[in-house]
Amino acid sequence: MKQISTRFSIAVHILSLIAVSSNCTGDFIAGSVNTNPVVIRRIMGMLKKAGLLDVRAGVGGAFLLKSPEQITLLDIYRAVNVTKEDQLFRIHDDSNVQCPVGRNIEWVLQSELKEAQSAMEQRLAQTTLSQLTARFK
Amino acid sequence: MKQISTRFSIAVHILSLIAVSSNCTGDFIAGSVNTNPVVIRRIMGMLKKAGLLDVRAGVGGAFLLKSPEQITLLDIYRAVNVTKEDQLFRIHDDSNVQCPVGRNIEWVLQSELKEAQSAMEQRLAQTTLSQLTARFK
DNA sequence: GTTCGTGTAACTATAATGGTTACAACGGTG
DNA sequence: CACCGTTGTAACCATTATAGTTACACGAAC
Repeated sequence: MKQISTRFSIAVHILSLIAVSSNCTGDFIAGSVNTNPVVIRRIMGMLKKAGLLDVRAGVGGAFLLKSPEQITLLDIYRAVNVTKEDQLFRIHDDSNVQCPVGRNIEWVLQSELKEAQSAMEQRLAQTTLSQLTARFK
Repeated sequence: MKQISTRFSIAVHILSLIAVSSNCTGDFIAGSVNTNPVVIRRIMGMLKKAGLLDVRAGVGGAFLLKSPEQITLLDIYRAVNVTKEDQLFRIHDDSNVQCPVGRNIEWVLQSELKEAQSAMEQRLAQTTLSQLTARFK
C-alpha cells in the first residue's frame, strides 16, 4: 500500500450523508460521492456488517443503527477493512535466526510499531460522526 | 494498500545491523534479512539518498552518517517512501459540490486525518535506532 | 406486474510489492 | 594490469489490492 484505501473516506462520506438525511438511497449517495453505485453498495455492505447502518430491503434507503455521537472514525476505519488483520505495518517475517538482529527484530518492531499504530487509532477514536457533520453547514 | 510495505521494517533491520557492526556488505545483510540482495541494495539506496548511510564504492560495506541516537524510526519511515506524497490516507477527491457534504468532506477529512497520521508519526519519532539495538542482545 | 433499489458475481485496468536475472562500473588485491 | 567481490540499476515477472464497470437475481411498495 502506498495509501489507505478511499473506502475509508467514502465510508465517512456515506455515514455523514445518512446522518444528515436519513433514508438516502445508494444511488443518491453515489451521486454525492461521484462514483459508481456498486462501489457505494459494497462499502455500505461492510458498514452494515459492522452494525453501523441498515438498509430497507426492496424500498431502499439507509439509516444509522447508532447515533452520530456514538460513531467514531475508528469504528468506521475498522468497519471497512483497510488493513490486513488490523496490522497497519507489515513486517518481514523470515529473518535469519542465526543473527542476533535477525532473531529479535520481528518482535521488537512488532511491539514498537503497535504503539505507533495505536497512537493513530486512538486519535481516530476521538472524533465522532456528529463532530464532522457539524462542520458541513 | 492493505499494509505499509516491508521496506520500512527491512530498512530498520539494515540500519540496526550497520549500527551493531559497521561495514556490513549488502550481501551479508541480505543473509540476515533472508531476501534477495537486490532488494537490500534498493532500500540502501533510499537510505543513502536520505543521508542516513553511505557505502564504500568498489570495496563495499556501509556505515552510518548519523549516530544511532540521532536516527529515529520516523527518519527511516520517511526515507523509504512507503506513502504517496506523505499522505497516509487517500481521500476521494471528486465529490459533488452541489451537496453540502460533498462540498466539505474533503477538507474536513483532510484536517482530521492529518491529526491521526501525525499522532502515529510523532510516536515513531520518539524511538531511536539506539533504543532498538539495545534490545538485540 | 411494473419499477426502483439492493446485493453479488464477474470482469477489467491500473498500481504497488517483492523477488529475480543481468550487467556495467568501481576499486582494492595479487 | 587483470581479477574479483561489491554496488547500482534496468528490466521483467507474479501476486495482490484498488476502484470502476456490466449484468442480473431478489424484495417490496405501488
